[in-house]
Amino acid sequence: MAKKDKSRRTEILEKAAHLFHKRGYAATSIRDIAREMGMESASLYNHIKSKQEILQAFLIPLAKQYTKSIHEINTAPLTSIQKLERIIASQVRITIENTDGVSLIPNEWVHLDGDALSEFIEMRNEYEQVFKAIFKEAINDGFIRPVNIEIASFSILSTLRWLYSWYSKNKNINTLELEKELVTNLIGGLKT
Amino acid sequence: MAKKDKSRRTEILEKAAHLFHKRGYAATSIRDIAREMGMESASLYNHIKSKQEILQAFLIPLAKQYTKSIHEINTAPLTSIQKLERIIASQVRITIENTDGVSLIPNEWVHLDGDALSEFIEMRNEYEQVFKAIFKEAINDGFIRPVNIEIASFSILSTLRWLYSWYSKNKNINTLELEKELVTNLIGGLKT
DNA sequence: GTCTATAAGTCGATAGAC
DNA sequence: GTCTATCGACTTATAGAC
Repeated sequence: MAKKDKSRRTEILEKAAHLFHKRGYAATSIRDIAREMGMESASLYNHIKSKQEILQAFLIPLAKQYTKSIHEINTAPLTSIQKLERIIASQVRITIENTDGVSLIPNEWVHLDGDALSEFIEMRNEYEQVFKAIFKEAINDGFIRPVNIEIASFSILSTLRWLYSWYSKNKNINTLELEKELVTNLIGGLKT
Repeated sequence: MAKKDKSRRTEILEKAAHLFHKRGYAATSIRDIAREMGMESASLYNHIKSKQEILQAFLIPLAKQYTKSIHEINTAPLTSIQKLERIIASQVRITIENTDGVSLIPNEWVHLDGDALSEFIEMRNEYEQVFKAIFKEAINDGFIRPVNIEIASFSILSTLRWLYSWYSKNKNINTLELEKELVTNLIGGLKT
């Protein structure tokens, strides 16, 4: 019973994320999600609390996953340049595993309400701060040329942020090749 | 009279684009735009035809500007690598000149109606096609290493697509430095 | 757990007074 | 060119029958 409802809920969440991905959170109605499920909108509320809850169900766990991942990599016994490579690989994997969910990160977070909004922003800022710190370390260690840290970080994170969009249209690529190619393109050119 | 109305209309368009940038087209109401103008929503319709018209007033001219720019660069007497550098510089300039307008390109185009939607998609596809062709040329000419064209193009265009977001928070940067730094980061590492 | 019905509010856009 | 008033459609969410 609980098991069956859980998978039904998951089905709703997945269909909702897909619609949010295609048209955005604000332009997707509860009725749109219900139609996709083949039920009336009122029936959805037996599985979810609100439309807002769906958005939070994706963005908060994902933000935690990114934060946890970058901290694990940062505290591992790796060189700074190895850390950067691992971070890129990690982001590629999270994007491939949950493309629709990740698609909500760049823009739809603005529609989070209350505590979820501030929680998300805090985790996002922390992630970028750690990333930039590692990047700075890689410059100090002599792995990377002394480029503008703000611009270079933004540039790398932009590609990773947009990966969901590219991957949606190129799903048949080999994950390892994609990881390798991105590491080379994003970091290779910055090496000393 | 026509002159005064034109500047009033421009003011509305600019405020609308700014709101669309912050919250998205769907989540921004005509009443929100009116409030920003200090007038009632009904009064807006003396200056604009519809909410949709505002979106089109930004996206269609911008798409034309990008398309025109890449064609001018492509037909100029330049090497393929010089063309890529010029394209990056051109995108930086368009983004800085019209940050709110450019912010609508990555996601809000999905809310275009009818002919404007197909027009936009066609121009966008054309732009990417020309970009990739120049990129391929640069590989064939021996300027750039034989990387995966799809991934490398996507990576460069992602950074340029997200520039509006970064620039919104870092407006005090020197334009020329930004252009130079991005050319180095995005292309420097791909050179043979 | 799904349905019908509906509450209560917001949406884009128009009519018509001034 | 701005206002008040309003239309009709749509929004999220709930109540209660089955």
